[in-house]
Amino acid sequence: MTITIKDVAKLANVAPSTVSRVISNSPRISEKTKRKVRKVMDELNYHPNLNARSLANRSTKSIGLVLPPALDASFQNPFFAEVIRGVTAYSNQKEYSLYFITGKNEEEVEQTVNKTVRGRRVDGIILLYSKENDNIIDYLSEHNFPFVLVGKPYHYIEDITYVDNDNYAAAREVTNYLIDQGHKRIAFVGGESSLLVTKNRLRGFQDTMQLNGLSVKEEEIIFTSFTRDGGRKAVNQLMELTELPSAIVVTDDVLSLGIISVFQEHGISVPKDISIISFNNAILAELANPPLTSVDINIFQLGYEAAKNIISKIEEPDGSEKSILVPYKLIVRDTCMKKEDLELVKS
Amino acid sequence: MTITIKDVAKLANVAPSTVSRVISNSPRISEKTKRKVRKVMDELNYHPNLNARSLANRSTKSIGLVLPPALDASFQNPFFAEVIRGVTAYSNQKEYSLYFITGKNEEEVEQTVNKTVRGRRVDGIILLYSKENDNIIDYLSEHNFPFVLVGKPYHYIEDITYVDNDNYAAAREVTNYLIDQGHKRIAFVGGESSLLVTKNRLRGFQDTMQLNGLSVKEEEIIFTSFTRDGGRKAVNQLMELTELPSAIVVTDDVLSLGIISVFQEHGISVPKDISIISFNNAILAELANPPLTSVDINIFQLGYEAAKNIISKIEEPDGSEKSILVPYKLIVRDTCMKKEDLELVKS
DNA sequence: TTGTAAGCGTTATCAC
DNA sequence: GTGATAACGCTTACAA
Repeated sequence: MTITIKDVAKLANVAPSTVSRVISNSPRISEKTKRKVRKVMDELNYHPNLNARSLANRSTKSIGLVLPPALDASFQNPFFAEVIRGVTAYSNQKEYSLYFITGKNEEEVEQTVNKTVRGRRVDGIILLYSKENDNIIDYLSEHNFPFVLVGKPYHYIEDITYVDNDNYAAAREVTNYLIDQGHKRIAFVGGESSLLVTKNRLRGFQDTMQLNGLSVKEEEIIFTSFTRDGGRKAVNQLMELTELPSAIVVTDDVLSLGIISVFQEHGISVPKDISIISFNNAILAELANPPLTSVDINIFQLGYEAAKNIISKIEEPDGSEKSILVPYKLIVRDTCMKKEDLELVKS
Repeated sequence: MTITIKDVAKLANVAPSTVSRVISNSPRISEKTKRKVRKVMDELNYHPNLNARSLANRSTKSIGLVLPPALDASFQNPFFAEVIRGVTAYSNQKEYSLYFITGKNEEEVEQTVNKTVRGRRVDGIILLYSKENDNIIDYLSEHNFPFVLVGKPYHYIEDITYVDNDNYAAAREVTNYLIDQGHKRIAFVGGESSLLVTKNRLRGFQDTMQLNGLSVKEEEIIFTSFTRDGGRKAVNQLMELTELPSAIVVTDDVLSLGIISVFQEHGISVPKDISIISFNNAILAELANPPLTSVDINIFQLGYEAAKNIISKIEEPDGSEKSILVPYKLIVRDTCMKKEDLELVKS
């Protein structure tokens, strides 16, 4: 009993094709018939069947959002909620829908991408994370399927459109900031080492330390997961050092939360005993105790630009879209102290 | 140059309909031809067009996930990531895809739901939040479109399938716990008062207080938002009281984070100066400083059951699905103290 | 400016 | 068991 374009056509005394043209607001239809047809559409409470449309059209007006495997702790990172906010802001405006693609592990994510792409459920894909040797990227590239990456690509950086921050520069800035505050022994804690963000921020950190003649021991660089256990692992490793560093660069707010909490458990307080500088400035950063000094990477804009990019890629397949670097900004809150003040408190 | 069922049919020397039957693994096809056809499908690297399928089939094998308006601070609540994990766990297994439905404000969400439902993009809907006077619920009910609600419905509780915790009981348990610890002046901080969770947990709190002959002033019941400003508003209101309560029931971990952090800003420390008992036990609870005593409401299972429910509703429209209450459990961590110990610390 | 008719890639119905 | 063939609901040449 679904009402179709034919019903509308009949009642409006026009051909189905005319109705179709009214739907897509074709300029070749007179205002008069447009009005007439629209009136009937309203009367009949007609709404186009999007599947039929997609089939005839070869366009779905939807885009696939690929998230990390749901079993990863990172899945719950508020980062994703915020990128998605950015994506929807633009895609809703452009009347694109979003398909949610994930799986419990990497393999399942790959399969779901595969099914979605080959089933022609979406016109393009936004990859919400970037890691090394990602089969999905290879797959999409090979099939020449439009996609954009949030984060920097591992390979083929010239051929892949991405939206990212200049994480290398951000890490340099942050490290310099700590050095300016008098810190000399600085540790680094990042998420999985296969993630491109981790890699890039680490490089920025290392280079800056070296440029300033400061050494970093291997044990002072730690990769861990976004859980309390992850925080504990990092803290334990740091406490095994003969002396605690005076500051840490942490690549993610969630990680920072865990570290601060576990430190507290050991009676080590941030920033009195050790300073932390964090990244992302997700909503957590300002809710934390103490509030985090963190690099605001404009997560929302990252998502917004990604959507913009993929949609224009879809709509003008030839207009070569270029990658985008979204600006960042250090937000100083309460987790960093000058080295000298830090000493004072202790004595 | 897409390869279709016809190409497969030709190469396998069978009719298109046979190929179709092989795809859906019809028992009426002999194993022999199945093998033959499958081999050709592999050779040609064939994959069915899901839109065509949906059209012919009148079934999309996808379900819509309705999130709160993206402009709400609640959008970033890790609660949603975790429910979604639960939903995908089941839906992937059943080979259902997920459509992501939201908008910047309520109106846009409604429109998006409308478009998705009438466009037949999904077979059913999961509403991820429950608030009073929700137009979406009315819309879906009127159109007899399959949906399930995560949370308790405001109206028509008999007619709507929902998946929820017994929030009333949980709030009672939690309040009793505080009373057992010797607390007499207990405040309540919740999210928006239009949310059903807030309402139910508040009732449990109030009833328990009353049953124990404890009074609650109007100013000790606060509704606020999931931001630092929200936390600040709550803390300010509490600090205006002639005396600070000795404990607070807070309906959400994110809210608790903010409150603890703002308290700290005023030199008031949790749990030394005031106890907090929280809800949801999202990943944040264990990462917080200090880690939150919180009611684990099994968010994952909430999502899993919702998916199970909607899918069986879709597949057997007559088998009346019943609502489900997911168990909860108080997880004691570090934000609560006995009233007497609390006094000791102070003196 | 509008109508006719042939797709879009499947599935479903009815034969055999 | 398998094959023709008509839907499914829309778009788009091509005609008029």
